[in-house]
Amino acid sequence: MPKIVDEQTREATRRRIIHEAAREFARLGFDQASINVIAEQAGIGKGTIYLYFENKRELFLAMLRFIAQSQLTAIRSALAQDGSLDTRLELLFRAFVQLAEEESDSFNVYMSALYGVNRAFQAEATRLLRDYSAVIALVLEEARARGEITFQDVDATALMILSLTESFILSARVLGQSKQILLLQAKKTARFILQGLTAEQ
Amino acid sequence: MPKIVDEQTREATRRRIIHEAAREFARLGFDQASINVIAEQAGIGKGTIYLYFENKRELFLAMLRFIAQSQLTAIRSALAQDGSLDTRLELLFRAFVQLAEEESDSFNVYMSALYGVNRAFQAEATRLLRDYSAVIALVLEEARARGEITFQDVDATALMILSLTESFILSARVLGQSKQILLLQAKKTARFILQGLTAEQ
Amino acid sequence: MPKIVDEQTREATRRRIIHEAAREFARLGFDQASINVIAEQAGIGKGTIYLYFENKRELFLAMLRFIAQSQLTAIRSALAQDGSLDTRLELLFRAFVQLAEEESDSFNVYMSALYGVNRAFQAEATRLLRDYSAVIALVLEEARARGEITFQDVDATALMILSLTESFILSARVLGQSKQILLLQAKKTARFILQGLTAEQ
Amino acid sequence: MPKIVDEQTREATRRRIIHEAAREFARLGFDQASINVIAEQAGIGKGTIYLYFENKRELFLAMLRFIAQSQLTAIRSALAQDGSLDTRLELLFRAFVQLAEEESDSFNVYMSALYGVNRAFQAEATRLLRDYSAVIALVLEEARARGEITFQDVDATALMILSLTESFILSARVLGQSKQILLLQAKKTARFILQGLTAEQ
DNA sequence: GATGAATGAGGCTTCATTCAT
DNA sequence: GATGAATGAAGCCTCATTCAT
Repeated sequence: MPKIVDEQTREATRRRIIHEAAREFARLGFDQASINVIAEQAGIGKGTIYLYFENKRELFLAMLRFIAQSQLTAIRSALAQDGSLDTRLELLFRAFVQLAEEESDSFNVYMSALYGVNRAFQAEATRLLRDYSAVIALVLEEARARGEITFQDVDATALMILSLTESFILSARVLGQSKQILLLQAKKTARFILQGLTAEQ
Repeated sequence: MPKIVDEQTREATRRRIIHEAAREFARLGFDQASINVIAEQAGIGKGTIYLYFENKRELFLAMLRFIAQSQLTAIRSALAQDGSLDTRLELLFRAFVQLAEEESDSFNVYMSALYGVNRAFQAEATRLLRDYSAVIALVLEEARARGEITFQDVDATALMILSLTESFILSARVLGQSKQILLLQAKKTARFILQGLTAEQ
Repeated sequence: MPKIVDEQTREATRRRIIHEAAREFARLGFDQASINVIAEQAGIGKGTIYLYFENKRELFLAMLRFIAQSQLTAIRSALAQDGSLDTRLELLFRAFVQLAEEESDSFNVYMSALYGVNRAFQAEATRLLRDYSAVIALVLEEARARGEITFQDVDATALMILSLTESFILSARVLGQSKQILLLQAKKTARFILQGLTAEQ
Repeated sequence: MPKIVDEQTREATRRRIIHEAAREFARLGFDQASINVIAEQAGIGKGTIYLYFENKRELFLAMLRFIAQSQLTAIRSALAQDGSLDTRLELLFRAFVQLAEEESDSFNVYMSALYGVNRAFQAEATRLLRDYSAVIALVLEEARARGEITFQDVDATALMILSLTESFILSARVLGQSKQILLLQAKKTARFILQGLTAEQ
């Protein structure tokens, strides 16, 4: 029964492919990225990729989902501890800065799928975006329950916070700001958002 | 003066190519877009494009610059009239909503170049982003001169405002909100930003 | 208007491709034959073939139809002159021997499409087979009108004659008989068929 | 005697592979047929096939030989009993109709190898064809010994009879005739061939 | 200047075959 | 012996680019 041999090995290879795929897709985009190169980087044969993923598109989507899961986990754990909305928004911001820095490939490729023109992946990216948004919505609901804040549409507000947070980081990148500088702005940013939300009422 | 007539014809053809390129690139992205289709839509021969642009990449960049110029013009004219910073931020927001709606192809393709993964285009898009940012910086400087507001880094602040404005529109799209709904939020958004800025100090 | 330039050149190229395709398909069969090699043999670029034929399959079918037309023409002209059924069957046989010899690639590939297992082409080959059969049916009808022969189902009889004629030639090939020997058997074969038909009544 | 048991098991597996190979090759032809599918259908691992056959080509040839043996056996037993040449030709025809119906996979794949385009298999198929032919030659010799018929080249005549018989069946297939209809024509066909042979003298 | 037929590099994908377990 | 995961050669096809007309 050689099949059962390596459930772990299989999963490890899958991870390695996804990891290299993220690098390559982040570097070149979906179309320019080469399955061949991904295989080489992952240290496996060209054909082996097709034992793990149906085709290039499915590999990309699997990678996208993997990225989203891993980022979601990071975000959830950042928001796990209790605290005021202000504090938690700051933690959220820090978590994103961390992701953008440490998993910059993943961050890039995800942003690209979301804001890029390739409609094929926008649908999936949007679906994942809502997962992110849901985590923030939860935090908002708790803050509302505690009377910290009021708002009309929790989903819309959550999405806006997410969008703003990403927006901060993206523009910081354009400015060439380092992670350190960005982290220093965490508190200010949280307050910015909070103030903004209050102003909306 | 047949030279001028030819010059005009040439410029007209150039515009037509760029216009169709924007449509095609917005629809399919850089790689999936086809030179062939662009030529057909522009009503010219495939080879003719290469009399106007060195290659696909240069066509894309030329298109990007054209879009940026045209959007800049729209933004400048929106901010032309005097007024409080609050009012002008509202106008800025309205101008972007307008662009995103009426020139959605251009807006898409520009966002994609900016947040997309293709570094080659990111560099150029970033350069253009700074042009946008400069317009906003000017407005900010005027407001500071009038004592309406204070801030440390005018460029960073301008970039942030730009980034936030785009961010609002992008997230509205994800939510599927119409232009009408977005325009209704113009005033609130302006106040959001202004409050946020104040909080930052 | 460079498009109109060469309607003839285009047709010539098309012919050359089909000719080389027949050689290659006859040599290796549909799957083993390489578009690349066909292009090389035809002295054109790999991609050029796709300007003339949608894909490999369509090239094969076009070739099949071309072969059928050309063979049909040969057969029709062989049966053009009047004469007794006996004479005309002999002429038919000679025409097939000629085809099998001079256009052996075409003959091979057609037989292969007809009797091979590749269902994809059997349908088309069968359709063409009926065209052949129709020519023979015409000859039979004329013979019947002249009272030379009687039979029940003209189509079935025609098909049988065709099938037998091909069968003779195929088995002669297996025996390694030359064209000369085969031609010597023309008269005997015609009589064989005629006797056989009579026996059927 | 565990050796014999193993030998039997081995032979049984070999048979099963050949059987499924025939199904698959008959369905899709040599190139389109998949070793993978054959292994699955045979209920063994993909690699196991290579313990029984050197490669795909050898499997095909082995299958061809197996089919030929099994068809030869059927034909021999059909011609086993004494009788007039007329009767025996009828029996031969019936045997072939039976084979074409009951072992249509085998029949198809054999015809395809014989008339198909792949020279590699044609050589082997021709060799087998001569085995068939030899059985018929034996019948002819007996008939000649009894003074029923005369002919010059017994091998050529035998091959022709075989070829014609197959030809009848193949054209009946094209016409879409059922086995029943074909069997009804057995007597007529035998007479057709006999008459034809007589005419040849 | 304009054209589009021709080109061929490049890429995804398949699948017979190998070999470590 | 049996297995099937891994391999990589091979092939179809696309499409940006060239260039003769």
